[in-house]
Amino acid sequence: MKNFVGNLSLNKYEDYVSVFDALSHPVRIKIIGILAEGRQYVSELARLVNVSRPLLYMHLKKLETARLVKSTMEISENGKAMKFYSLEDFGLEINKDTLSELSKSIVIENPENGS
Amino acid sequence: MKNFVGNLSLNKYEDYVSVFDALSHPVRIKIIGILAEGRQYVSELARLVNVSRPLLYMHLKKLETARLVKSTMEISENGKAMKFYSLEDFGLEINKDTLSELSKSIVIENPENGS
DNA sequence: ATCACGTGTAATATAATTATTACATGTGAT
DNA sequence: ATCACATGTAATAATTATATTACACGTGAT
Repeated sequence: MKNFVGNLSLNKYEDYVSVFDALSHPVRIKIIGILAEGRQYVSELARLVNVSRPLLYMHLKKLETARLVKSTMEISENGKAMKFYSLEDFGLEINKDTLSELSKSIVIENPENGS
Repeated sequence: MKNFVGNLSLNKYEDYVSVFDALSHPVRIKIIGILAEGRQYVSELARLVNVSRPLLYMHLKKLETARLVKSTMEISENGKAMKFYSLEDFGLEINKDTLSELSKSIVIENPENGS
């Protein structure tokens, strides 16, 4: 298993696209960097990353879709609901060969194009 | 030199973001797959990928910005100007450590946020 | 001179992403 | 009951990305 994310090997090109998409924004890479030090709950993560919570949710959603992060809800000792995010394990090797292999399953549909 | 593209090692996070961005669309991965078999000129590439030429230019621009492809103009024997695109050499290893390292240089600016 | 086949790009439309604002709910402590 | 601090999300605005259409120009062959 060479390329994987969340203990699943990647095979469909859509999986790769969603990973690349997830990694294509500075805020999301920053989130990964912070979670690499350990899990965090949403409000604290928002402060660390320096974005609003609604915006953070949007970015987390993309990371979760790509399965680069996962979340769990917990109730702290003081009774507050807290949602923790943590990094999934992942490793990708990107080169001519891996992308070439991927592209074989891609078919671009009939755009009625000319020119 | 672990992560590189076009014989240059990647270091700024913006370089990575533009590579991820370039790889986040099926058409662009398809383009890479086709160029992996050998160079192609623009019009033929458009037919192979099955998109219009103006659209192809847009996608090629992103790939070129990320330095995953390069182009050269030539005059064919029959006198026609032809623009050839070919793949740059590149190899990236993406995991918790490489992204974590990257994220250190990312600072998210003052969004005046609350909540 | 018209056609087939290259080149390039400007203007526009459509769609998706990113960001903001304004809410609502619940708990424990003052 | 009000505050501080968690949760969540709907509605909107602003910005980018994607896609289309319509041009223009050049060469060689019919």
